Amino acid sequence: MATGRTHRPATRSRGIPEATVARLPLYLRALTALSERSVPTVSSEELAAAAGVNSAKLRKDFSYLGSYGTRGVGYDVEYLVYQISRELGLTQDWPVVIVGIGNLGAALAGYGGFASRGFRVAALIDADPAMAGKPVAGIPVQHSDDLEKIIHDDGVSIGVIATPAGVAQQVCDRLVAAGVTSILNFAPTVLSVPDGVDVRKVDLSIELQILAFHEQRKAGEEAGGENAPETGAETPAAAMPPAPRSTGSGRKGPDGDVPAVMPA
Amino acid sequence: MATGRTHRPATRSRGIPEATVARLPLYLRALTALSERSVPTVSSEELAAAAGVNSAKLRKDFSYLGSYGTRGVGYDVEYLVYQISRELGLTQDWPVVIVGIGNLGAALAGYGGFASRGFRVAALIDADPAMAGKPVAGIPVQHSDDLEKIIHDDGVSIGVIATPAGVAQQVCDRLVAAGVTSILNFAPTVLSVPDGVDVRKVDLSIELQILAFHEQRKAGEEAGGENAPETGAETPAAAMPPAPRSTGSGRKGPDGDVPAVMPA
DNA sequence: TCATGTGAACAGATTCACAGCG
DNA sequence: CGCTGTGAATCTGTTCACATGA
Repeated sequence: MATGRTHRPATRSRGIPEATVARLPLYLRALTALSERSVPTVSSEELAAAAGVNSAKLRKDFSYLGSYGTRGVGYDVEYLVYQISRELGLTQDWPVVIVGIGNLGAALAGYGGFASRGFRVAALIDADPAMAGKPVAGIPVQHSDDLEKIIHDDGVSIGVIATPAGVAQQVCDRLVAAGVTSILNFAPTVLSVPDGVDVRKVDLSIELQILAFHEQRKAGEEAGGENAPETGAETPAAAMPPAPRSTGSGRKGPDGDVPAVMPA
Repeated sequence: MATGRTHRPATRSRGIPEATVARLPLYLRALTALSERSVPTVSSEELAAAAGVNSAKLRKDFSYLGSYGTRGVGYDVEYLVYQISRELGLTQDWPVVIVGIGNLGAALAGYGGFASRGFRVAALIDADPAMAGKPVAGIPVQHSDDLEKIIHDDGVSIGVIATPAGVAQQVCDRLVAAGVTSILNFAPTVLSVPDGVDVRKVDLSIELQILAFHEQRKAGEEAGGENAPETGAETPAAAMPPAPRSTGSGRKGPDGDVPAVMPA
């Protein structure tokens, strides 16, 4: 944010909505599958089904890229694959470093989807000297002392952080200082970065908690018959902690079962 | 769906916006950290900074939960931790099964964030008989033949799919048939599920592609400013696919096999 | 006085529905 | 005619700014 984003209303301007960008990889995957089966064309309806979205949304998304379809027919699969790939910047090769080669880092290193489209694991980096030289997924791990040199030499602009949360910010700082401008963060921490650096995060724990929320709601609903329970049944839970009432003497602190704390 | 009401009328209904739900785990994490440091209260400003959002958004989010703050003071940390935990359903225990114990599945099994908050790995399941009985992260792997029994016996409602893409849909179908109603999918596939089942996906490849898009845009911007590729003919890189010409031989016939369209 | 809580303005994304073109 | 492409309507989410109440 806060970039010189004043006017950009031109014709086919570069202003593709973020939500659309996030779906392009989905379309690309579906198209690639069709391409492998030598399917020549698809309709928005078919492609949308394969990508798990509705067709109006898909057409709107494509309309931001340009008019790449043929009315009455559909989209040429190969052509669309190319256009989306180009739009996403996948016609070039992106060297990526993975920092933190624990269980997760190792799994990421071996992940097939990495190599598949334009991404190449340029280096695996870990702070543990004992790891240095050990090959993981066929790639030797390098010590983090060499992080800056590696990034510089290979022209790496995308970094993946798979370290413990406690060191993620400093790893991030070093990556950024060395020239990385896009970071994929697997550590359960909020990273702060300067303007111009993009961070995306992947957090298992957050995803599970979101699922739990909906799961809980389902459980609560099944008791009501069918109408939405509106203001109904609240605080079904057990040990109820005190409200922040300061009425009377100080501490309300009934610890009870405060959830476990987070890991490093 | 099925929620007929078009109007969300009165006071404080159970309708917490999805975007808010997705941020609650973030707040909870920040609050937990404060709690560990025995910080008694936080202002929306401070907490927002710790969670990486702006304070207006945070206050609005909290307002959907109720009025848990104290004007002129801020929020009681312990109290908020409890309220958010409860809202997310983390005051109860959620048994989770992980299906597909490859590199990724194993990494997930060992992930600390799992056990920390309300989630318990009830079982690790893999289709490979050679894996059966082998302990991973201290938990013995069970064969997928027993999937239904495990889910039923332990009352599992959340499943994690970490299998190859090719079998993800059938694993999903079995999970759902056995009673799972929330799925976290790490396989790079679109899963189709019946109504009432929630799916969230985590896809490394998609995240990287989104980063690549922005990365490319940065690169294009720093050179010459205006970069309008217009018609495809830009980077001569590699095979340039043909435009959707249907010249001669017309028939791209709608015959043959229908693409991967799956049934609703 | 101070920071929360919230109506109202704004911005962004999705859906509708149909014009337009092959 | 069928399907794309797109304005307009709608819905969802964010930001503003200030009344409210401890």
